[in-house]
Amino acid sequence: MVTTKDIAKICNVSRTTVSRAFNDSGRINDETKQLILNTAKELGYRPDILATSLKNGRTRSIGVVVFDAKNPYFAQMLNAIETEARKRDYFVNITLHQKNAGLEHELLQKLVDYRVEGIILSPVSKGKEFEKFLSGLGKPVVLLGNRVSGNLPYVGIDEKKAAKEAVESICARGYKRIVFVCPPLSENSKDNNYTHEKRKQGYSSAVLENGLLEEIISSDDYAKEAKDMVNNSKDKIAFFCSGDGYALDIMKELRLAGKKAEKDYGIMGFDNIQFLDYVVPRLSTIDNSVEMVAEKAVDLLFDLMNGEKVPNKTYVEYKVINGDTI
Amino acid sequence: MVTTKDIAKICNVSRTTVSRAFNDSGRINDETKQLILNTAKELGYRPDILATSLKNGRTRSIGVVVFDAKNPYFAQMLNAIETEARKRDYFVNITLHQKNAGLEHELLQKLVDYRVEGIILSPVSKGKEFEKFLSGLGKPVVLLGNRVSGNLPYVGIDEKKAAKEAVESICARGYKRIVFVCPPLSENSKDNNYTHEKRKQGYSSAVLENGLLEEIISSDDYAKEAKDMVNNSKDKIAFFCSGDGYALDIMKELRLAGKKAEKDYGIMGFDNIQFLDYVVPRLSTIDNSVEMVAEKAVDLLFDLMNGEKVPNKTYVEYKVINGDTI
DNA sequence: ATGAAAGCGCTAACAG
DNA sequence: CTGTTAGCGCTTTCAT
Repeated sequence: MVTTKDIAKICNVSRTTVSRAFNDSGRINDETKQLILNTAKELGYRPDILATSLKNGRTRSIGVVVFDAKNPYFAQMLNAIETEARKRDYFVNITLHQKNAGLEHELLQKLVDYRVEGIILSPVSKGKEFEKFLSGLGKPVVLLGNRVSGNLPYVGIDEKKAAKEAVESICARGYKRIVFVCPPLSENSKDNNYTHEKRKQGYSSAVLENGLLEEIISSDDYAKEAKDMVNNSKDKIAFFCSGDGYALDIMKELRLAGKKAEKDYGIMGFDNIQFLDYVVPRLSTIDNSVEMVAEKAVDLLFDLMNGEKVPNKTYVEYKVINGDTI
Repeated sequence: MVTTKDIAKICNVSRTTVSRAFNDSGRINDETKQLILNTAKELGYRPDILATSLKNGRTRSIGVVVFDAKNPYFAQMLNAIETEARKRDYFVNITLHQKNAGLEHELLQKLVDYRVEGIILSPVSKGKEFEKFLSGLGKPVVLLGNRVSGNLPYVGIDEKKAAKEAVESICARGYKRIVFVCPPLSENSKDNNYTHEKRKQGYSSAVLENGLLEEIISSDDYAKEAKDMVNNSKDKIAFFCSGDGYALDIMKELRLAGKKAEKDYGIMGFDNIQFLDYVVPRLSTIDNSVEMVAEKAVDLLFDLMNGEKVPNKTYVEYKVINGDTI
């Protein structure tokens, strides 16, 4: 391995001077600088990042903790985060907590051990204690998806407003029964379900204002339940799903039962995952532009890393997409 | 930050002894060890990974370089790799080369700079020179998807055999025209298309043996081309696609044109991405179990990192999946 | 069983 | 403009 020492010897200078040639700090003769740079290149010198980091505390890497990468929503997110970080010449340490609070805790701790300079987190935990833990990490943290508290910067869309708007657009089509599908809300756990709760609030607010009944499916067997509902209802039902995946599952179940979206029932998703491009009929949904969220999150994280203040809540735009299923 | 120095002072021992308490090396009095461990815990001591790594060269991290994470195939792969690495208490540095050979080169170099202990790579480059570059990195490397040369360990399925088997199963259904759809092969670039070339070989071999004509669509406008073919053919056509995404695109186009899979044309994909679970009708495809590939790749990488020999080529099982589209 | 000293590769303070 | 010295936090001989 080529070190500054080798270069120093060859160029007949001290290691300090070599160091100076690479960092712009300190005045240095242009000729010696060129000499050093050239010989470094010849020798194929690569600075030792570990040593540098140990010295100055900067690793040029950020950490990411999300649910999992199979979920297309998070896959897109990881893609965008990596791309953005790359632009800044930063590396990304990606870890997956698999919805496991203990693992989440451990991973965050580990990322700090690895001296990432900042963390992007889509949390599964919540509450005061977790907030304290996050603050205690001593690293900039930006939250995605679920909020933890009003104090920690969060990037997302205005879930409640979006949901409300979506449900209103369903009402406008004359549906008399609008069912909210949201399995995560069934789990009697301590998970952080901020996102889904907000969506539910938006849904509730809209149905109530329109004089409709609140109907919620939160069972894991939502597809079958939805089918039964359709089969037993006189009125045409619209399903408003707290995620495109749920909508796709229901559509599949109902298609197999000979029911056609839009004709026999209405359905709307949430998130607008890329896969929808492949699906016919076009699923109505809400574009929760994950790329924009990720970009913004990286932006904010770097602002924080640079010691700047950022707002606690940053909303990016969403868009109700009128497909062919409502 | 709590260091060994602090603990040493409190326990009235030297830093060496503290070090010994954590590593099993060296004999140490059990009482002092317990004392040290306890005070360390109390103080919330966390070893400095950077310093440790600088000293002993091990970072407990591996690097991954793949095309992108939006592609569900790679997303699943990343998920599996992270999960496997986690089991071994290793971190994963994920980077995306976006099919850009220059970026691929740079990323590999960078990962080495970061002292990852091994690399999993789905290459876009190929050829002797690239092989030399990879060997020159001085790190264990395991290749996924595309091979680079016979010398570097590779994990995948027997693409050619799988493709041949699939095409034969299509023949068995009586199709007289079987069209291979493979846009990557059109690109007149220097990309590494090992996978797709192997699939084509399998296809060619099967159609020739069955006395059929070789027909290949490699245009980027494959969906439209496929539609035109169906509209103008007397015989029922089967499309054998070198990737599920292509198949889904074609199915969408044809559905919009009022054509039904299996009734008006046959179609088969490749890879069996998770998303297919949502799609009706069930797409026939080949299960290229990405989880198994990823698991095996991590296995082999760790073997290499432990100085063991591994085979240059490791095939995992695949399975032709008979859906409802052939 | 424990400690002193050296060093991983780099940079920053202080001199000159 | 350049060199000397010291130190980041840890481990590893080599003594004792």
